[in-house]
Amino acid sequence: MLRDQKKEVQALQDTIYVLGGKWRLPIINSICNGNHRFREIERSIPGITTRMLSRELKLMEINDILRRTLDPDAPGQVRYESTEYCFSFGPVIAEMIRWGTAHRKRVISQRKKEGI
Amino acid sequence: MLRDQKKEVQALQDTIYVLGGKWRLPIINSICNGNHRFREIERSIPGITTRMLSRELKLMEINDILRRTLDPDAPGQVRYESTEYCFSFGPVIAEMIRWGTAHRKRVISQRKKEGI
DNA sequence: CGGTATCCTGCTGGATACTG
DNA sequence: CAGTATCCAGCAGGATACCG
Repeated sequence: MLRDQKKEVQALQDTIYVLGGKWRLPIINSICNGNHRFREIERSIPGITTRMLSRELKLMEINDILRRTLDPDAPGQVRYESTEYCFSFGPVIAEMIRWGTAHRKRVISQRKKEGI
Repeated sequence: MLRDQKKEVQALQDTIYVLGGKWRLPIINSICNGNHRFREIERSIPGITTRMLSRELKLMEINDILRRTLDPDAPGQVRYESTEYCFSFGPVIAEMIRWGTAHRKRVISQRKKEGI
């Protein structure tokens, strides 16, 4: 029993480590939602800078979470694509979106109660 | 469609914000797993310091994620308990544990392939 | 379009010691 | 047991400018 708990904590920490930071998950989500060009991804994520996007994309490419290719149809154009591995985050992301959505509703209705 | 995407990104970022940092999720997980005393929680999370635990507990209490009470059965003893709200993280945590576990297996089997 | 290069700030979190 | 207090480093991440 205690063994399992330690493993759970470690698994959690592993996930936090890999998905760590403000931008990783939003980037994955953006690409999985059909954004493939650099500027396109950038525009889809409010607040991100080119610097952070560039950096994170590079790291995630190294970690086999996504793939950078040159678009054969458009000369000199770059495409970012999710790998199969990337899709394994699907359920995690889905649950986080669900939670965030519910949370926002809760906060808003709380403000109403307090008359703000 | 594009509207939904923005909302998704925002929901994701909200969740990341609330669960942010290295320790929040492991702490929630620990308490939900039956640890209620300060030292108990501390021991269950490898690497955490008293300082970080203390700080995070305080913040999470403010945010209604957990509750601090004095144990009526044991004088001067403190109990940390999860609130109902805290349980809403359940699915998120479960998915993250699942992912982390699978990831670790993957990394290990990859190392074997590479003969490391 | 698809990025780099610099420069800089602040916060996260580690180490350690101490308290009632 | 249940924390506080201090001090400090590193790096995540912001702002801005520039490049082929």
